[in-house]
Amino acid sequence: MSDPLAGLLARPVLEVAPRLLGATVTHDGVTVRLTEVEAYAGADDPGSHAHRGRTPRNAAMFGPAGRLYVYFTYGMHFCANVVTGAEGEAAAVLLRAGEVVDGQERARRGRDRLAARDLARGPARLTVALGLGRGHDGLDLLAPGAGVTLTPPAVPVDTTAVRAGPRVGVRGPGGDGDRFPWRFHVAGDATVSAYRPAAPRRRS
DNA sequence: GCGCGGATTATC
DNA sequence: ATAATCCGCGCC
Repeated sequence: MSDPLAGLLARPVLEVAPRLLGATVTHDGVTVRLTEVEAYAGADDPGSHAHRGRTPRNAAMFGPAGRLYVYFTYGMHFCANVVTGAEGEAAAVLLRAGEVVDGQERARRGRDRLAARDLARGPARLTVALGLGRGHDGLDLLAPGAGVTLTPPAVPVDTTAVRAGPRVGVRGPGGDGDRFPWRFHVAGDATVSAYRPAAPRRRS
């Protein structure tokens, strides 16, 4: 693999995720610099969509590194991941937040009430800002002309500025930050999403 | 088929 | 704190 991006994405997800901080993603005239990501491993990770095996929805996770896994949730939101590791492993990095560094007008997409720093602050907002959706699920980022470009940082984010903690919105054991401190973000960056612990299930 | 609940967000 | 709003997936 002469492609350095392919080489990076083929590494274990816990190595790839923090190294995507500071990377840029470009699509549809918008560029976002990633400030927050989460690692999801395969079948052994109780917080992962792949935990219960392959289904039509999560099929992209089981593909080779460099594919996009875009899923629909809560009846109204899309979130985007980059698949990592070996084919069949089903590991991926959720793109949770970033700073819009180019195409800010475009990234707004009619969301008049959002501050500029909030346009890609949160996984569903980030996906909207970039103009990604259902049709991008399974897209191969490594293919020429993919239309979505992922560029690792020229200079990695200083390791002393990287924070790790529990994954947001994950219930049950997968949300245990002691076992799975797999959310990575750039300390002090205003575009990192507000941390919200997974809400306890409402009783009826 | 039925029913649950979700890797979220905007708003009360 | 909670509604919004589809639909995937497990189970009958």
